[in-house]
Parts: sequence; structure tokens; C-alpha cells
Amino acid sequence: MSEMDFNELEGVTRPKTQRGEVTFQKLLEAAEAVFGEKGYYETSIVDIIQRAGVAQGTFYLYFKTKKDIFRQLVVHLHHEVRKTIQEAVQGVANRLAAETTGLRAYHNFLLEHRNLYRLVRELEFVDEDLFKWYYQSFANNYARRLSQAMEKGDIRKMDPEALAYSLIGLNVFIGMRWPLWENRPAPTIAVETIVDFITRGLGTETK
Amino acid sequence: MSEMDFNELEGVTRPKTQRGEVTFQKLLEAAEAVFGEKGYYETSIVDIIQRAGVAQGTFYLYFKTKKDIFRQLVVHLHHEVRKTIQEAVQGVANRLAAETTGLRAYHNFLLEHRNLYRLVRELEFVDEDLFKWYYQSFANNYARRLSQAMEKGDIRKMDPEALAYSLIGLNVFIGMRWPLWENRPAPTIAVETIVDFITRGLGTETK
Amino acid sequence: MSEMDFNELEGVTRPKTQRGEVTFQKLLEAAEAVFGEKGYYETSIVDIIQRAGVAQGTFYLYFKTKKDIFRQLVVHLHHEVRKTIQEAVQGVANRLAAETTGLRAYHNFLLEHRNLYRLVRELEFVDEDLFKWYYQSFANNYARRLSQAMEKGDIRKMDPEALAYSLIGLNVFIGMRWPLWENRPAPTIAVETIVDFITRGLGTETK
Amino acid sequence: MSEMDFNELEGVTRPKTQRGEVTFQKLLEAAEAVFGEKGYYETSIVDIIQRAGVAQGTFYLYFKTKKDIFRQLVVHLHHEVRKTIQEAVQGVANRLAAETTGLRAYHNFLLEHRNLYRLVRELEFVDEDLFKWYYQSFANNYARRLSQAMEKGDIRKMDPEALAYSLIGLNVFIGMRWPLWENRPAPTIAVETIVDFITRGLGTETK
DNA sequence: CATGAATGAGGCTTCATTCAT
DNA sequence: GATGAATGAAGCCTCATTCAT
Repeated sequence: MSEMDFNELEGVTRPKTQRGEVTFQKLLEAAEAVFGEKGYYETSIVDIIQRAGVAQGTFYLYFKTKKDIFRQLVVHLHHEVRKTIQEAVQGVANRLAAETTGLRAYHNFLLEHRNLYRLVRELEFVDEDLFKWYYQSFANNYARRLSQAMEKGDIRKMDPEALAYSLIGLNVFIGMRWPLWENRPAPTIAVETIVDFITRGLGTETK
Repeated sequence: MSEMDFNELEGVTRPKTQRGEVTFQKLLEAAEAVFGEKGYYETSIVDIIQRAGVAQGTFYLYFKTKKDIFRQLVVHLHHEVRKTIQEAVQGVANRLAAETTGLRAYHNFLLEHRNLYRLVRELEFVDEDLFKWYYQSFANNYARRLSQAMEKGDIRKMDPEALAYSLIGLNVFIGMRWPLWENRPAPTIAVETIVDFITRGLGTETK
Repeated sequence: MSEMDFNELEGVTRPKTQRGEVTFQKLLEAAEAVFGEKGYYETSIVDIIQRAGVAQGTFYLYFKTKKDIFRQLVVHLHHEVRKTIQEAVQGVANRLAAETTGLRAYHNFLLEHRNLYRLVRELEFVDEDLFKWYYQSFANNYARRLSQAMEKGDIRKMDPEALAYSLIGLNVFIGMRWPLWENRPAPTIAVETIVDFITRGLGTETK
Repeated sequence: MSEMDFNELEGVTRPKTQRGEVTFQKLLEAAEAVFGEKGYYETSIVDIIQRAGVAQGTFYLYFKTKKDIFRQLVVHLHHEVRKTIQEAVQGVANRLAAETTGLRAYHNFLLEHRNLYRLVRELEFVDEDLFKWYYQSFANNYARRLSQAMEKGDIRKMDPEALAYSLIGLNVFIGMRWPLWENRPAPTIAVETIVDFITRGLGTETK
């Protein structure tokens, strides 16, 4: 499944006028807020339209179903996360250094987009295929970068996919533990431990 | 929060007779199956009672709400997972070896309880407090064992909590990638990579 | 409809043993309490049997339906009220004096049986026929005594039935205003006013 | 408690369009009919919406719960009764005459609104606070008019509140006896008796 | 006599979606 | 493009009553 497959979701009607565009954005933002706070299933369309300040019928001018708006949000998020991390990593020559830089960027992103983080996690129970696509696409990209680093000799040669999922899982749970649960960056000692753990785990030093 | 706090959930009516006990178990098992298949929110109580083969009113003899039975399932699962892993790890003297042994036990457990895995993940969106309790209790226990290994010199001295969450996250995502998505154990090369990654990441060897 | 018609209510199984009699009484008393507190419709059979401390099946050994126990309570009450008032009035020669004596007795009775009072009022919405029987029987008796007083010249000659309902209504509302709503006897000035009002209203003095 | 307190009941959604207003009224009228016939507790919301000819969901556009619509009906009724009686009494100079005029107006109103009468009586078991408010507000108004009559010397000086409740109770029971139970006005002899009783009871003539 | 389990009809309410204006 | 009304399927839950032990 290509990374772009979900960009055009089932014939969504994009707004054609200026006014429509505004309404569309209002709805998306309202959805982000309320899905993030209450979760997909606990959120009703009324919650969204009230927050957006539009009438119920208006919702269906822009989105086919409740699931539709959720999917669009997730795809939007996905692009943002990737862009953020790639921008942070860009120009960092050494892969190991990039790893830790990306980790910090990711956690900062989380702190600013706590709602979106929740969306992705809940995606597993809303649209499992999209959920898989999300992480596969993420992991594939990650694995590719790891492979390149192996080629360059920055890190040991190992199974890049297994590493990618391991590192994603690690980050997700660290992101959950501090940014999400405590609404603050992971403490220094934790970051040092993780960086050290990853550095050694990936490094080329002989035993 | 003590690990036992959730054992007795808000005045649940336990059956008083043999017959009642059987019905209670039938309901729990049916719930496990159907929650695992369809997810909490897509499951109706009718789904559960039909699978259990009892009348709707019977459900409410033993559970207060849909959430109630869900919570009871999770608590039950929690004890099972922990018991399984601890039994597997028991007797393995070296912590590093225990780590990989436990990893394999965990993944095997997953394969046999795919539904339960999904339950726990969805718990985040059903009862966030219980969800936190679940992982905190898990991580605390994990961190304690890591600390002991540090004392013994089996692994490096690092922040045990950060490590615990890292390792849990790693395992959860590996468990998702192969046992869950592909319904098979992780391939050998992946396991080797992970074991190697963890071994180096935790190990005491100097660089 | 004779006043006694409701004594034997639809084949109720009266207890045959000592032990059964105790259970029967426990249920009746529990029902009186809980019906009085929560009303007929807001009361469930479970409320009753829990208060009585018996099992659910036990209820149906003694009462056919929920309505059944309610009716039996009301009939029981009816006899008590009548007995109380008649005993109070007994021996009071003059009807006018009896009127005020009975009024006081009635209000005192109310204070001691607030629950029962509520039962009777709610009866209108549970079993309208029994409700009518209740007040008709009450009013007929009342009217008969008023007629006798008219014969004796204690009070003016008027339509006894209209008077009976008027006086009952008056008492019911006064009983509601103070004993029921404020849980205390009507204040002296109110009682004097009522006594005066009735005395003049019924009296033989020429204008 | 002010008489107006119950006018705006807990955020009820009032219709915004002509069409909505019609539906709202249809529901209110249907509720009045069916509550009156079957009583509050024996009436289901399905009964109401079927009689109104709308779908079940429509009910909840305008009313929060069954109790909500019941309360709104009662408040509506309250205003109607008061308006009717006051209009009837208006212009009748002498209080004693007004009393009997009001009595007849009240009974005629009852005959045309038998359902509403039942509503109010059942209110005691649906919402006791509103019930008290209903009669207190009624009685206070009544008592005020009686006080004025005392000032003018139309009637004797007595406790106006006790009188008000007495007269209300009297009317309620007379209204029950003939208009309600027999669906006809009280017979002439009964009316004459009551008028005579009240006239003497309130009058200023010395004994 | 007593118990506790089991039943299932029926009630209330929500809510995604469609319709009419 | 926007609004608010309307729909009705579907869910949750209660509870009087019956059954099995």
C-alpha cells in the first residue's frame, strides 16, 4: 500500500468557495479538539458541530460520515509528524546522532499535539487498515533510513524492520509515560538512559 | 495505587451457587471473545449474551454495565500475563538471559491470547485510569527486576523506569507487528535482532 | 360496593405456619415503609424483599403481584384509620364537638402514619376502583353520622354527602399542609380557624 | 419560591421554526391526553409520540425526559387554571359572592380539563417539589384575596392560610366526587349545600 | 418454606444520517 | 451554502415474574 493511498479518501467533497473552506477548517479543528478529548466513540457529531458553531446539516456538506472526518484528521496528522521529524533530522549526518535528535523532536511534537497522538492510538479501533498503513508507512520509512545508516557503517547490520518497530514502540511508550501522562518532557535521566540504551543497542562497538 | 485495588470492582454481585458461577464464567468468556473480535465500542451487550447463550437480564445479575465486564476482563488478564511471564522467567539466573526468555514467553502468550492484547490496548479509550494502572503496575514490577539486575551487575546502571517503559513499548510493537498482524511468531532474524539490540543496550561491556 | 368487599383480595395465600406468618408480616412492614418513602411506581419488589431480608421467590409465596401487596396495605390502613377516629369520637355526644375531636384525632393519626397517608393518595393512580371504594366508604359513613346529627338537630339540614366530601377534602388538605409537609400539627390559630369555620358552616344558628 | 421559578425549566430546547413549534405543540397535546388517561407511570413515551404522530427521536428534540414534558404540562395548566378563575371572579365586588362564583368556574374548568386535574394530583408522586409549589402558589394567592376581603369586612377575620387550604381541599374533593367520578357538575342540592356551608363558615353574621 | 437464578418484554434514550426549507 | 427538523434503528437497562433446587 503506497503511502499516498489514503490522501484522497472516498470522494470527499472539498469546499469550492472561500466561505466553504472556512467552514471546512472550523469543522476539522473542532473535530481534532473533541476527538482528542473524548475519543472517537464518545464523541458525537453534535459535539463537533457545536464546537464548530455550525448546524448539523452542514457537517454532511463536507464529510460523508463520522469515520470520514476522523480519517482525514489522521492522515493530516501523519504528514505533520513526518514533516516535523524529517525537518529535525535533516542535516544531521550521523545516524546515531539523528536518532536521538529525532527522538527529542518527536517528544516535543507530542507535547504540542497531545490530541493528535490520541487519535492515532485510537485509530486501531476505528479503522484497522488505516492504522496499519499509518505505522507501516512510518516504519518503512524508518527502516529505510536505518538501512542507509548500516550501509554507511554508522550502526550495526541488523534486521531494519524489527529495529524500526522496536524503536517506534519504545518512543511511543516513553511519549506516553511523560509527555502524555504528565504533560512534560521526559526527565533528563530518562532521556540519557534511553539515548544510551539506543546508542549501545545500535552501535558498532565490538563487545 | 496498589496492584490489588482493582480486584474488587464496585460491588459486583458474585454468584452464590454453582449454577450461577457457571453462568458468570460463560459470560466472561463470551465477552473476551467478542470484545477481542469487534472491540469494546462495536460490541453490544446483546452480542455478549447471545454468544454466552443467556438472556439479557442475566447479564445484569453479574455485571453492572458493559464497562464493568470489560474491566473485570482486563484485571483478570493482567494477572494471567504476569503469572505467565514470571513463571517463564523463574529460575533464570542471569537477568539478560531472563529478558530474552521473558520476551519469548510474552510473545507466545500473545499468540494464544490475541484478544486480550487488543483489550488492553483499547482500555486506554475505555477507562484511562485502569489503563494507567495496568501499565504502571506492569512497569513498576519490571523496573524492580531491572534494579535488582543492576545491583547484581548483570546490566548497566541506568534509570530503571525509563528502561521498563522502553522495553514494554518495544515488546508491544513487536507483538503487534508479527503475532497480531500476521498471527505468527516474529521471524528468527527479527528475534535475533531484538535480542541483540537489547543485550547490547543493557549490557555491561565497555565500549 | 360493600365496605367489606375488599377484605378478601383475589385469593391471597395466607401463611399457614408460625414461620410463614412472620415472613408475611416482615414483607408487609417492609412494603409499608418503602412504598411510603418512594411511592408505588418508584418502588421495586427488590426494594421490598431487601428491606424485609428475604429472597425474591419468597415474595410470591405470599403475594400474587406487586399491586396485590399494595392493596392489602391500603385495606389494612383503612381499617386502622376508621377505628382510630371512631374510638376518638365515641362518647362525644354532640356532633359538632365530635367533628372537631375527630379532626384532631385524624391529624394525630396522620403524624404517626405519614407513609400510610401517602399510600392512600397514590392509590388513585394504582387502583382507581379501590381508591373510590376507599373514599366512598369513608364518605358514606361520614354522611350517615352527619345525617344522624341533623336528625338530632345538632347541625343544619343539608345534603350530607356534599358535606361529607367537603369535610374530608378540607381535612386532607389541612393534613397535607402541616402534618405532612411540615411534620407537625397544624398551629393553634389554624385549628381555631378551621373549627370555627366548620362550626359556623354546620351550625344551626340563624343568620 | 417565586411563582415564576418553574417557568424556565432546565434548558429545554424551544423550537426555532414554525414547523418545530407545531411539532412541539402536537407533543404537548398528545402528552396531556395520554397522561390524563393512563397516568404518568402507565404512560410510555411511545404512547405520546404515537398519539402525536412523530418519531421517537423527535420527542427528545423538545423534551429531555418524560418527567420534563410532564412538568411543562403542569406549569402550563397552572397558568390556565389561575387565569380562568381570576377572569371569572373579576368584577365580582363582594368576596363571598366571588367565592361561590369562583367555585362554579373552577368546576366548569374541571369538566373541560379532566385530564389536567389528574395530572396535578399525580404530580405529588412525580415531582413533590413542583407539587408543593403548585398548591402553595395557589393557596398564597387565595389567602391574599381572603385577607383583602377580611379588611373590607366581607368575611370574618380568621387565619387566611388555613382557610385557603380548607377551601381548596373542599373544592378538590367536590370536584373529584362529581365532575371527575361522574363526569357531570355537582347536583344543585350539593352546590347549594356547599355554598351555604361556605357562606356561613366565612360570613360575618354574629351567632 | 425458602432461596437465588433466569427470563424477556418493554421502557428510555442516543445518535448518525437524511430531509425540507 | 447553510440551517434546523425529523427519523428510526439500535443500544442499554429495569423489573415483575417464573423456575429450579
